[in-house]
Amino acid sequence: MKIATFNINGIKARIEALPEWLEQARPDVVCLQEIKSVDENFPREVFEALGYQVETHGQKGFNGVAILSKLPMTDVVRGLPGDDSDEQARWIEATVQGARKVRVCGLYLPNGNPAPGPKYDYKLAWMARMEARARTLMADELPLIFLGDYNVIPEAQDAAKPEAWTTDALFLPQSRAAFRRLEHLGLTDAFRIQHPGPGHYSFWDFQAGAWERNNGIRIDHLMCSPQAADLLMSSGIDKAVRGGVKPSDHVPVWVELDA
DNA sequence: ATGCCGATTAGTAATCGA
Repeated sequence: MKIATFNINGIKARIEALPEWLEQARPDVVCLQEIKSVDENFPREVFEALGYQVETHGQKGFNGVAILSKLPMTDVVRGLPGDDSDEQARWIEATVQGARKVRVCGLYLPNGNPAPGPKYDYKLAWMARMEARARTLMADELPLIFLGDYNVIPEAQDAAKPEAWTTDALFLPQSRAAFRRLEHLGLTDAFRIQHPGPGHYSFWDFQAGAWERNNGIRIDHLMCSPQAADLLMSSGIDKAVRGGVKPSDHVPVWVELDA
């Protein structure tokens, strides 16, 4: 089972690049972030024609997440539990049925800048809620994967220029500590465990020639529960997508599970 | 690198992202 995450930065803007990547990479399941669309306007027929079942959790203008699955997908939950007053569409989960069942949680973690401030408070509160949700789901001891745009640079080696991020919400100690708490629950950063060392990025800013200078950061992650990590076969970052026509500022990251 | 670019909504300027 090939499972991928891709922050597409607008479904309308990526309506050609996304199907092109899907046909080339052929993932079974894809979690999308920043669809920037309400559910009614998501072009689901484009992806149904490619064999995908489509579940969205959108909102007007920004944010918005979705899951595309070639495998049967059931038990969809929209919105991160734990705060009924949270209006932002940043979480969607579902169970997909391959050779084994896998619970897939697609997430778009808040950016949090500027820090300190209310946006950073929201980020940290959101991460605490996510940790609570992870505890709940992990109690079942089933294959479980939390994937998406975490907006967290876990370590200095995950940035080309870590010194430029020291006061940024993506790299502040509290953000990284919250990420580590997820790891301490027993979640494994699937890409990192298979690809040690610097130079692996999933985001390059549109500005200042970041792509041409390879000034990137690794902020899109797939975190596996112990039962999912036991099924981990391979993982990768589809870096070449960033050099394609009308690219997003993020690229797809994926794992293959023996499931 | 201080949103320098890019997407969206609203309607040519503002907001948001990382």
